[in-house]
Amino acid sequence: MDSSTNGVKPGRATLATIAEAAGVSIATVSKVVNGRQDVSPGTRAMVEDLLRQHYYTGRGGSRQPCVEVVFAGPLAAYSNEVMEGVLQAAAEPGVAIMLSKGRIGSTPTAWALGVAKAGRSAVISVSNEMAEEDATALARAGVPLVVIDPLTPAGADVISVGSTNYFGGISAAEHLLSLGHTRLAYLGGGADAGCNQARWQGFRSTLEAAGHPVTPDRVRHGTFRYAWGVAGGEQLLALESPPTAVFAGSDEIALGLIEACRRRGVRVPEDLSVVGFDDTQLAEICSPPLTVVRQPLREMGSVALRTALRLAAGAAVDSHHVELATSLVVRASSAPPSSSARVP
Amino acid sequence: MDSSTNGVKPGRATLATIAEAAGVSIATVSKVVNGRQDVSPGTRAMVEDLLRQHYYTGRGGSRQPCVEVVFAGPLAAYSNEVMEGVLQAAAEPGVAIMLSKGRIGSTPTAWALGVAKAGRSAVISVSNEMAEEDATALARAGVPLVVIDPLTPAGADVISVGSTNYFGGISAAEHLLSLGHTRLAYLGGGADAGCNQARWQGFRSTLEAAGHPVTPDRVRHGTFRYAWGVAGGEQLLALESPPTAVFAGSDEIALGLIEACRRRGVRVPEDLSVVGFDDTQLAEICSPPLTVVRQPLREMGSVALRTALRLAAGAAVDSHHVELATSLVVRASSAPPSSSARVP
DNA sequence: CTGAAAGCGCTTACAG
DNA sequence: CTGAAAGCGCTTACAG
Repeated sequence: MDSSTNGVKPGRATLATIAEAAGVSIATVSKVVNGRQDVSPGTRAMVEDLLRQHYYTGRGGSRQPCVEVVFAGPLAAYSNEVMEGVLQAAAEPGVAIMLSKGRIGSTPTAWALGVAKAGRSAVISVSNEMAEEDATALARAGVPLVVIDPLTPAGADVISVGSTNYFGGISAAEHLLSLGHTRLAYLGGGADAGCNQARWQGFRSTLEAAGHPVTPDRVRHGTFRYAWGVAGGEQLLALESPPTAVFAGSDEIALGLIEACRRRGVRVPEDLSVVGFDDTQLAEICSPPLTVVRQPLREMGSVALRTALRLAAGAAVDSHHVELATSLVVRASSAPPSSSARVP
Repeated sequence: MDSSTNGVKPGRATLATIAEAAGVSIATVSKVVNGRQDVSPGTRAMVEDLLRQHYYTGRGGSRQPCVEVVFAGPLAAYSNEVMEGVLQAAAEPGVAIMLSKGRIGSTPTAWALGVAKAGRSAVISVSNEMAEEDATALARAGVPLVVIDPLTPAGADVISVGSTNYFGGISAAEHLLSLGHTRLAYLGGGADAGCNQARWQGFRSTLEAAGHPVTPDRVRHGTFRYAWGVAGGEQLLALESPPTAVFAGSDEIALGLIEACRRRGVRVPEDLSVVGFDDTQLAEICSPPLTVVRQPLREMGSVALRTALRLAAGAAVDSHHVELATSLVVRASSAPPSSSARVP
């Protein structure tokens, strides 16, 4: 059954179209559209369904389509990469991109209805803790949602775009092993974040298989931010037997770790190798430039936008979770362990 | 004469309102609104004027107000600070923020008319080379424009927001002089950029007055980007008598310079002090953290948004160029010159 | 809770 | 190039 063409007539739907399909008067449909109270719940639900099925847009017809991109946290190097991808994919079809910080101080339902009323074709939520209720409210308001790099493993009915985090962890481990490191550590992001867990498990399993397991004191989870990189980095460097190489859960964490090293006089990469994750602008710009597991953030943004537009057009989506490939980018922050470290 | 209330009736203007004021039929006004060709140029001009004076918005009335923020270049740490300020100021009045890369591949007029037709209340252009024609086209389309950190000195009829660049240059010079440096250099951004010139002149004049003028070989202008920081930095470090301290025209340039130092084994701040300009996230996050002249980018974004909304509401603006204060933030990239450098 | 009917804002084919 | 007139999509006060 193809629900996308299920009894929908060609041409823009008007109130009359919906009224006929619903077997009610135009006046009643108008009331539903305007959220008036004097409509029975049953009638309202049926009419709302039909409005959606017929892509009812109101007199204005379709204004310029607009997709809202929601960043819950502060804008950072990470968000820039994603936005560049989104903007690039939006340019050709002429879609407007709205930036927001998401629902703040209103109920999920009110927010979602506002988004729908403002005419957003879809919402892209980036790497944040969009609550279950918000996603549900959007769905009820008929606004498609695509999540980039979801913190929680993709729920059954949430469309998401991510990258091969587990494989990324493996490639970080293989790189550091190949340089000759045996005392390795993981300085991770949010303990609950699905992507963080995947990175860690990939890293861990590879090192275990190689006979150099990560000891419990050399694993720390915190947040994906710089401040945690400094704090967690200091903890790792203060260990009795500190690591000779650290895999960080994000570029920001890696930079914090490098700052912790500077404060202690630990040289990167001579005394400590550091591998980051993301490959944002930070990785190229910092000193030394960061060896990283690259996540194709721009492409993820582009894919998210194209997926959002397909959903907005009522098309079915093949896959509920698209996963793009990570790759290792070797720069100057990783090197073989110094001889003193290699020969304990 | 108060043109903002000049004969404008209260309540939303309709085609009938305009038709009456213009002394033409409703049909003619409708044609003008829809850009039809069968209207004489004189009638069209008069009706367009009246539409603007009456804030004609069409049936939909005023949708959610939306301001378009244009970044011509790549999104970077700089743009994030500005955007945070814009978003913050937009949250309370409930204004939507659209992000774009500006006019690409269309004529200024077509672009400006598209912006107007899409219902943008105003445009904020950030630190880019928005051509004279684009600004003029926007004005003709009746869309207010605010420029942040304009590259060219504020034109008579462009509203802009900036910071005290000249004073920033002075404070960088004073800071480095007070540390005991006498061999100083300027690694600047775009030679033509007004803000770059102001930074340089403030720096230069202070050093001249102190009896430690910047020699011509220690002044380089390029771009505001990282890549130039590396290239220009290498030129400065290769001088026969290299500087002991460098004032960089942006944070990105400063980071490039630090990378150039790393490649040559020059230590920051032991062998070379570096002062950046902007105080983006990069300055806090890099290693060593950057001493910078802080530009209040968030506040500049907020001020730009509020100004844009005032213009969109038809209010007059007190000042055509608002200038916010810079301040020195001392971190770890500046220190007294090493003894070998101090005693030549 | 529903809809017939009046009426608003707008568009457009067509006569002049 | 202009406008009278027909008509569309929508809303709403009101009768049932």
